[in-house]
Amino acid sequence: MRQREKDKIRNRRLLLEAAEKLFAVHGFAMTKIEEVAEEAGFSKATVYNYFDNKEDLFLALIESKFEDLTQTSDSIFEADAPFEEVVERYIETSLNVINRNPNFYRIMMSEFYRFCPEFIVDKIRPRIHSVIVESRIRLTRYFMKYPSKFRGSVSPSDAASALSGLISSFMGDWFMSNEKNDLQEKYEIIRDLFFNGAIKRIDN
Amino acid sequence: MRQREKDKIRNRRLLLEAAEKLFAVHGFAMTKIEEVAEEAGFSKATVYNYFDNKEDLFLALIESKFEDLTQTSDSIFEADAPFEEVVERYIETSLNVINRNPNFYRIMMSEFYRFCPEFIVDKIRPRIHSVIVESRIRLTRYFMKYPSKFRGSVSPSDAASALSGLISSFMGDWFMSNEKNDLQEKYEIIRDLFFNGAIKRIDN
Amino acid sequence: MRQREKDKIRNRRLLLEAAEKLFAVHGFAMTKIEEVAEEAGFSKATVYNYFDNKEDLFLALIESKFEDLTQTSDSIFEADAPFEEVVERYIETSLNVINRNPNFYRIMMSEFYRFCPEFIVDKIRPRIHSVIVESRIRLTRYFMKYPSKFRGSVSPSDAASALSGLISSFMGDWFMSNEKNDLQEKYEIIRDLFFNGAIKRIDN
Amino acid sequence: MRQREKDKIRNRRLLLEAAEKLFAVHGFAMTKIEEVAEEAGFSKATVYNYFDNKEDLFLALIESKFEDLTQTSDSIFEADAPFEEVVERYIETSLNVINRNPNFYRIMMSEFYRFCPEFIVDKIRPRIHSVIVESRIRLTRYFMKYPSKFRGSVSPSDAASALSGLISSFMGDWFMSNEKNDLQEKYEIIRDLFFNGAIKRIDN
DNA sequence: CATGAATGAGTCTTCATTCAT
DNA sequence: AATGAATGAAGACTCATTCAT
Repeated sequence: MRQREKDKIRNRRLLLEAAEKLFAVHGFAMTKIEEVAEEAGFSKATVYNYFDNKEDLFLALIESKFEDLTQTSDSIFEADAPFEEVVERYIETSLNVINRNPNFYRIMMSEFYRFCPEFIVDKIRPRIHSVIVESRIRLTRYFMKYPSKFRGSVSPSDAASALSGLISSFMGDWFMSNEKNDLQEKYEIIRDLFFNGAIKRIDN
Repeated sequence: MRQREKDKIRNRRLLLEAAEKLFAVHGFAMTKIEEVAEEAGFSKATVYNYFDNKEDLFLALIESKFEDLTQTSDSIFEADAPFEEVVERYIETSLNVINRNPNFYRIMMSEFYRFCPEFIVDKIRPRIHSVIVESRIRLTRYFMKYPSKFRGSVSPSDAASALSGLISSFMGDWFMSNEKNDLQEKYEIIRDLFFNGAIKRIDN
Repeated sequence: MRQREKDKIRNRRLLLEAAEKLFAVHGFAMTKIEEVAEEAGFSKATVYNYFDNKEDLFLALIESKFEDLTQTSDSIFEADAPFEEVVERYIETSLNVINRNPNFYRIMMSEFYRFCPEFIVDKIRPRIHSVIVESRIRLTRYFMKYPSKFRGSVSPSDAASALSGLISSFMGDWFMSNEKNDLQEKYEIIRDLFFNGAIKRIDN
Repeated sequence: MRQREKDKIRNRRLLLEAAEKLFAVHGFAMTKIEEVAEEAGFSKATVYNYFDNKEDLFLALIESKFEDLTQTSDSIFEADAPFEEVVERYIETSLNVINRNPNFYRIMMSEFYRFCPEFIVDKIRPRIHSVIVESRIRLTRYFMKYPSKFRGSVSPSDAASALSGLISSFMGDWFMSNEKNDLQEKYEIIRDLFFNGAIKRIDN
């Protein structure tokens, strides 16, 4: 009885892992349920014992990833840590999360800017906003508490854009290199670029 | 006879425009040839008078865009302009190109990080490398000529990553806002962030 | 042990009842084993502990109904009752049986005139002939014993057709009305129509 | 151009004929689109150039039959023909129509008393009511104009039931005999039974 | 005995592509 | 050159049935 329960959870996880891998590689439209089943070691029909349909599988995957990811990021903006430390932790954590979930981020990159399939727009976009975008919002909000930290022309929201832009830029490079090396090697340079920009100041 | 020739070119352009629009919205896999034909005012079969197949249509589209885009960017890195001006021109031009070709960039964002369909990996990736990535390389190479401009920890390649990361971050924000406002409004903040970082310096 | 036996019989009956209901509503092809199981309060697999397969379930249902139905009708044509009374009893009994087994008759109506699924043709048709049709034959045979009762142009077989046609016509009407009112209300009119036809005779 | 049009109409008809045949034999649920296509000499996909889906094919078939059938029956109840003649014409026409469309009537018999598939209940039932049932209603209405014609206990609606019951009873017998002999042979006996009943009257 | 879970064998439907006009 | 129509090949999804617990 207990065993049954455990198997079911394990199989579900296997299927989600297979799905993550294949959706990342092929995208939603070109991923075949049968491939996912095979990858997980099951037959096509079995997938339908765990998920209503392809869409449901995709949603379940996103959902399960979100659960993982949000858990991680909640604690970053804790109250009384020094500003610099929080930013550093944000970068570090972000890189770490990406490092451990490249497939998920590939999926996000691919499906996020489209308007199709519709269900992604209808059901996933809101979730993404509530997680990825909201993470940006939390960052922005955090920045708003420290206006004096920023150079005059830089609004908190621009700063948040810049920071996550730097991160995702290095993520993109990393993807293009087929995930060679550790993404976290880029931690210092991102921090540095964010804080000081690229240019050597004379007074430095 | 001359007219025939002209018609053919015009129809081809109509089809490519339709394709661009639809690929941007639906992605490669979920765009139907018939939709493209309809959007362009033709029948499905006509598409095959202009392109061998769906893949060929996609490749032709990318190709045609590349021609447009590279023309624009070739002149940026001209020899004796001052460093700052070149960077400014790079940002400006990049934003301008994106501003005028959002659909193309949506396509790039969606299909670029995937490994599928295979032909994209096989045929487009190299092209993309030769254009988008190469543009990054040209930027990097340009930066390499001015090592003294950068802060010690920032390699030219990191700087190039940072700059294009900043740009594409604001592009992403712009896409998410459904292309409200002009992307070019972000020119100054990007320049500023790139040059000086986000943080107010004490000695400033 | 005795209890086991009883349970088994009870469960079988529950399943057959569920099957009757659902076959009547959905037909053989569109009735799902799982639905039947659920309706009876069991799991899908349990059905297979009682019946070899869907076909077997259907056959068992028909068989069980036949047992019920033939028991009832055997005594009608008893030897020395007056002709009119026998006919009246036939109508009455028929209506009564239909009234109590509408689902079964719905099933018959639906599957009887088809040639598919094959097993119905192969296995059920003969059974049906041996019961429903045979009931007609018994009626015909009974009528043959009283040739003088019928108007000259009416053969016993036509008369049997007519009588069962009248009955099934009112049954059809009753089905269409979703079984409102008692079918037995139609007893007198059927008898009357059968005996005298619809038309008022001048000498009447 | 004209030829195209003609072909299309012919092919559509071929498909409908194939569908009629197969739906009659196998019922809606067990008829495969591929079989229909084959029977008509086309490939599976071609069916979908003519009909949206299986349901649409079925509806189109019913619709097309209805058009045929209602044309036939409209003229029966013309104003000033003598009552008996109208009834005779009704029987004759009914038998004739059935004789020429046994498959259609097999389909009706099979799908009519079910509650499934849902679309039949939702879309076809109303149509059937408006045609088959309405034909009954027209008969009933006609009978209502001649109340004096009927024996006292026989309401016009009962008479209509009786008449169509007699007809469909002989139709059922005919189906069971695999359509041996002409159904129209039964014309006289039906008329006779309807008018006079089965029983020899003493005063006759 | 009851059942949760797995699956083979379908069936509908879609769509890129071809071909004849 | 443009297109209406046909189709092969593919893929989502279903369901009767089996099997291990």
